[in-house]
Amino acid sequence: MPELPEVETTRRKIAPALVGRVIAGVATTKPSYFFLTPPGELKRRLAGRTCTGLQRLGKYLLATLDDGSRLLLHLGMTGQLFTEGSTSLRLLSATSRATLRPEQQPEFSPDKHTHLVLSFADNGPRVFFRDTRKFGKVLWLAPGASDPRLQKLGPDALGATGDVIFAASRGRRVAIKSLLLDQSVLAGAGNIYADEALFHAGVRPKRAASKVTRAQCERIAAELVKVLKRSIETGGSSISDYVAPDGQDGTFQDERMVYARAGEPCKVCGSKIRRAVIGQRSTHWCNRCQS
DNA sequence: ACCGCACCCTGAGCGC
DNA sequence: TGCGCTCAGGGTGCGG
Repeated sequence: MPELPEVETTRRKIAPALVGRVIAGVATTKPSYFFLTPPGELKRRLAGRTCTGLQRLGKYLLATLDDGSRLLLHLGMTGQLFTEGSTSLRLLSATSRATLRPEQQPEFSPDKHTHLVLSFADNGPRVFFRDTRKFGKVLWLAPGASDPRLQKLGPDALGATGDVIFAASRGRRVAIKSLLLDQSVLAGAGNIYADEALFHAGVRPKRAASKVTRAQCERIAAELVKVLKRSIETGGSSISDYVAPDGQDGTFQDERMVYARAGEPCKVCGSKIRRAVIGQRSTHWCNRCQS
């Protein structure tokens, strides 16, 4: 599931295929929840434009266009943004995979889950935005326009500090885990990295935010930054659907200490990793290493 | 202001 | 070519 490291990896790898190229054609699936800007309007707005830059804001990608407008993208849970020519089994359904021989790596062609296809005036590789569950988002912003989604984002999680977490957690009864998922507190952390950061900081995810000490807030911030940076170095986590724009898998999933390891031994102390639902999110921790 | 929860969506996995 | 159920979760919105 794309969180900050996966979105940042996507940004770095897709930027060369986007920035400086003239958009010639825009193909979409039918109108849906996915398109905050209706497909018809999106096509009119994007045709003929040149992308001049691509930045990341929390888990959002924001493309700037040559007329001053901007295109906001969110990968949701299963979003995949990639270039034509990439091959990855993650781009295929399990049933398609099952019919393949191990050595086969068929080139991707747009399917029913490919909601946005950008083609370019140079006739080079197209850019695809695929999203099975359609929790992703596409929104066109007029020049000078912003959006509440962006305005309420807190500071980027890569710059997390103990001060920010401490200040936000005072008087809050919610679990510290839930606070870390709140994008208005810190933008970019999601379920995997919240669990991992809390493990490294030695703080149980269920602990009420208001009861987390300043020293613990400092540790959580430091560990969150560390784990996010390390994940970016490894190309992010490819646990279910995530794949980089060039078809490569990230490898951070191999370095997970707790996430999706319920019942397995803690890599530090050997006791069983616990699992519980907190704030409607699956949460993982070690009872001995975290208190 | 805060908090818990339903909902958006689809495919995988599982029990029977 | 089985069917029905549960789960995965980022973000939004609503009721208490």
